[in-house]
Amino acid sequence: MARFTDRELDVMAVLWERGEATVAEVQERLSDALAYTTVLTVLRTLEEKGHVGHREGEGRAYVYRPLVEREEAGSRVLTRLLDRVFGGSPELLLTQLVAERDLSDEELERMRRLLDERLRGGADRKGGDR
Amino acid sequence: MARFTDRELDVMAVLWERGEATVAEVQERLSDALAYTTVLTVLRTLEEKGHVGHREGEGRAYVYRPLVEREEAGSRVLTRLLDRVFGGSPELLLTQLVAERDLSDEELERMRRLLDERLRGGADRKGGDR
DNA sequence: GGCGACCTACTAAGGTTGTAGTAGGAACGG
DNA sequence: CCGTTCCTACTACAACCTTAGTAGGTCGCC
Repeated sequence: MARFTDRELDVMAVLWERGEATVAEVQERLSDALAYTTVLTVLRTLEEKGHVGHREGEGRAYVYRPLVEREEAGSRVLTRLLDRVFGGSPELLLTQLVAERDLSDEELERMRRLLDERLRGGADRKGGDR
Repeated sequence: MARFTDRELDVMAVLWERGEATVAEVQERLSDALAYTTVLTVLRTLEEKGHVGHREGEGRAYVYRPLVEREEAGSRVLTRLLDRVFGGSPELLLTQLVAERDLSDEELERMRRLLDERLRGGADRKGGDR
């Protein structure tokens, strides 16, 4: 469920970013120059797999939108990555995430705060945790 | 450079975990039951791509070892994931990482400490980094 | 010294991915 | 209307992935 190939992810990224888009819009925003029909093919594949849907747009082109949340897809891929590459250690993953990437202090602080909240409250976490 | 297919990642995971291993050892540790020759094929592909190397072992079997660091591979995949799925926001990624995953308080604290260090030490970076 | 076990090299075939062309319909423009 | 343009549906196909079989070497053992 909800596995994406590389190219599919590129396309999904555009849809997640913009909410919805026509073939031409997706094509325009992709970093690689692909043929119009290629983009269409990818979208159709995604649709077939149930990851995106489309509606008739204002003009004659269909407007596509994601049916899978970015969060859900992300979580899945992240889990995979965590298990295989980082041997299940979130700490190791985080290390890589902050290493060799110039994160601003603000960014780092927001991240730390995030962990704080998680630690302190589990706050609105389903109640029983701890 | 250093891109891996799914199956290749499975195999690399074993090598990263153990340091080095024979075909039989890898096969044994994979979660899916694959034929001996299948595992060999994957290893040979990886070798051809330059991701693993082998030496003659004590017995008659080759001993394979990774030529690519887990960190390097991880960093690459992570960057990709960050860009495409999380729109370049490490914070969002971290949110997903800690959400719906039952991390122990210890784990969370270690992670927070990690960010602390990064925040505090921004200064002595790359000079003192171990 | 021949048999079996174990191992690597080579070969193969089905499935998926990635890219794109062609056909044909609808609409727009004059 | 009638050609040009824009768009979707269908088709194609090469590359790559995944899985595994077969052939042939070597080593140990009876």
